[in-house]
Amino acid sequence: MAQKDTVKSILNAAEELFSERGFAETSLRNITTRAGVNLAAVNYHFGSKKALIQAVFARFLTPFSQQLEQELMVIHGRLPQQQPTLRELLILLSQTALHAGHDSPRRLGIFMRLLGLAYTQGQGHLRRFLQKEYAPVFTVFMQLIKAATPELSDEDRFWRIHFMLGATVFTLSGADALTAMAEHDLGKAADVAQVIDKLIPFLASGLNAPHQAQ
Amino acid sequence: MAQKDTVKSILNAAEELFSERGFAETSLRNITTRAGVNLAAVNYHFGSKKALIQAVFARFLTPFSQQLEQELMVIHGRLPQQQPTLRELLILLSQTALHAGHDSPRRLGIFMRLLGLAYTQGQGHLRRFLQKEYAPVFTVFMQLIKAATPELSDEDRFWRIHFMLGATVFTLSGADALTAMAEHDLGKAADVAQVIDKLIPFLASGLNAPHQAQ
DNA sequence: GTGTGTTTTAAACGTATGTTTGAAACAGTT
DNA sequence: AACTGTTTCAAACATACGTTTAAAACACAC
Repeated sequence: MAQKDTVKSILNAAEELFSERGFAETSLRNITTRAGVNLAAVNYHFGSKKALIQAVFARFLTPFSQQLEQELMVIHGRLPQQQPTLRELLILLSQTALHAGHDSPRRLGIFMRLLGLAYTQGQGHLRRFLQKEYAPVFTVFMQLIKAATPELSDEDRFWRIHFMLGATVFTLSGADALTAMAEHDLGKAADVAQVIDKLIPFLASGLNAPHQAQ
Repeated sequence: MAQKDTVKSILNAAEELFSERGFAETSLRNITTRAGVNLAAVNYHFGSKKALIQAVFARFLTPFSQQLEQELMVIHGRLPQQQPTLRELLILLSQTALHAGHDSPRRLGIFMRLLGLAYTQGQGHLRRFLQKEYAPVFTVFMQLIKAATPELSDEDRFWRIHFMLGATVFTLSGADALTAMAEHDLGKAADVAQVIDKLIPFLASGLNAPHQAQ
């Protein structure tokens, strides 16, 4: 029960509780109780609740963005004829998100929920933190997307990328509830990986839609 | 400054503040201050903060769902050969949402933001309220969607409908921030109606995507 | 204008929150 | 064994919240 354990327990408890209830609705007392540590431990180890929120994001995003950056480097070195298709890019992104440094696939759902909260709930400090920390990798990925969809206008591409982002964040963040509904409505359950498999054709087809679609 | 004005001021202030900060982050003191009424007015007129949240949703959703129900009735009476296409259904839904009983198109963005919050933020009471109140119209609309996409498996349709919902809620709820980004990145602004015009081809194409997409 | 039901007001209540504190417990070094 | 820096702990602090209260202000009938 060294320092590491306390910090880790807090991060685990905070990640779960934030994703279940949101940031404001989760008190430090909730977190420290579930983590089995003293109330003061959060302020001692992280400084404040805001800093804890950022630490939860960093623990997931830093390994993810590092691995993604590495994979994008490889692609960047390829011949122009071997640049990835849109579909390959989406698969690369989702596979990295699914397997980057964290054990269970369920954590991707949890994290997507947090990402959705970061957008919707105020938390200006969080947006600023994410922007400063992870913008570069994001930019490189966007350039590859642009190269893979040369026939799209910048305007259409801009909007459709956000449509894709919305479908992804919304669906994966609600994955638990949605898979429960899916099981109830259709008698078929599905895990996060399978939802992603269903998502990619939808996204690819949407992004490449004709201007006046059928 | 009769009773009506107080109630209306509270609803207006609450709608704006909730959409800006979320439910938990907006205090009754924030709301009553912006509304220019006494703190106790919320509990007097609505009973509780939860009831106020539901009232904000009801003020938007009730006229919307009534008008949609009416339009769906007309369609239901048509000949089988004249049933609407997917694209027509999406346009019907968005036009109704844009023009049902409320003045400015900006309010649709605000309301979508609230809808996103209702999903992400806890607020179990809200989900129950929306379910009880507006499920019937929703079900009828879903049946028409099903009739318009007979080639889809129930499973694919289920998931893709939620992908569509995600893209829509996410994009329209962040419409303000996104149009600002669009203006900065591409030099082209866009209002909610134009975003919807861009959204519909994306959604229609995504929903009709082949199983193993291009 | 008196009386009655409704609405507004200022103040207080009880509770929960994030943070701080100072002492105690601990770990590692000499 | 004594010292030192780190971590834990129970308790308290100040603040903010949703809600309640009782009196005042108001509107409108008769």
